[in-house]
Amino acid sequence: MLRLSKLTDYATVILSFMAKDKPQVHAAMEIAGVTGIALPTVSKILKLLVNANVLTSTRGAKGGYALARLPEEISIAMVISALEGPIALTECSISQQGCEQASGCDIRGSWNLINQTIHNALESVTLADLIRPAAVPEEVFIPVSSLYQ
Amino acid sequence: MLRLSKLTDYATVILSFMAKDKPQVHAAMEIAGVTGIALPTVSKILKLLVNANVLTSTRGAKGGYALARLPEEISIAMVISALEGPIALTECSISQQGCEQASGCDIRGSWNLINQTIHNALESVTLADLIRPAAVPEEVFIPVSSLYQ
DNA sequence: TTAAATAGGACTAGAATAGTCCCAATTACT
DNA sequence: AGTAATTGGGACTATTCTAGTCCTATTTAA
Repeated sequence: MLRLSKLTDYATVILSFMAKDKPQVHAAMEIAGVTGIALPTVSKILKLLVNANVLTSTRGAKGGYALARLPEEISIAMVISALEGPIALTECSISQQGCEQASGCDIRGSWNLINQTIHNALESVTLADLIRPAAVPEEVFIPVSSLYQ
Repeated sequence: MLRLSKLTDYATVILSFMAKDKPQVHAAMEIAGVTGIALPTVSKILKLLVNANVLTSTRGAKGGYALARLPEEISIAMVISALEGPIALTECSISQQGCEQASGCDIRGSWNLINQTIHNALESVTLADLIRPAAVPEEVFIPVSSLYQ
């Protein structure tokens, strides 16, 4: 289904809330209450986002989490890779140690192009875009095929 | 990891072989031999591709599988959805019956945009592109962010 | 009639995901 | 100093998904 994990989905909900809400620091419990996501799950996600430098954390009483940078500077690609590791559609795009398909597999270069395309698409959408009221355009223009000419 | 299933990966290898090779009809066993993928797995994939109208099949002795249309007319998006179902990154993009996130989830519209973007990217790459020797361009231009202005 | 194929589905084993829980470390407040 | 409120890091379990195999029925060429 070419899908993101549920955790990534949650992460966007959490980050959207944090980007929209004024106070800089939010405790995990607060976020759980607002979003309706179970606390242990929220904690897990927040920790992953800290490790990826999307969030900063403060420990101790009155501690919590805050965005590490402006919503405009947090891309969806960053969020996805924080939760799921590198963005790559196929195995062989990650580990370069040749696939077992002895013959016929010189399509790797093409996959790289597709990966690049999708990565760029995800890179170009930021958290700021997500919380903006969605004005869906009539047409989305992706001139990938033209690259082959 | 935002990854495709292994079966989809295999499917592209199989289809690439079929697109490159002259004879119109290939038996599953032949394809298994050439690609190095186990026969039962090849069969499974071929059946799925037939159901998605990417391939046509002929039963009986001397039967086999053939492309249902020209390589230029078979998009990667078709292949992916044949193997994995609809292309949609998030759950709520598929089933429209509102997610449980009571508050704060009006980012669905934005996800739809991202889905659309990626779908278009995958739609624009065809089987013909895959078998073409990959001339990877220096830059891939995706003007998604400009849509928000 | 037989052999070579696909059609369709059931089935199993393994891997990945989602989700929970525990305990250590840190910090604010009294 | 002590306590409560937090995050940090990991272990753990259950469930779901994926990969892969296999069986039987159907179709068709020779």
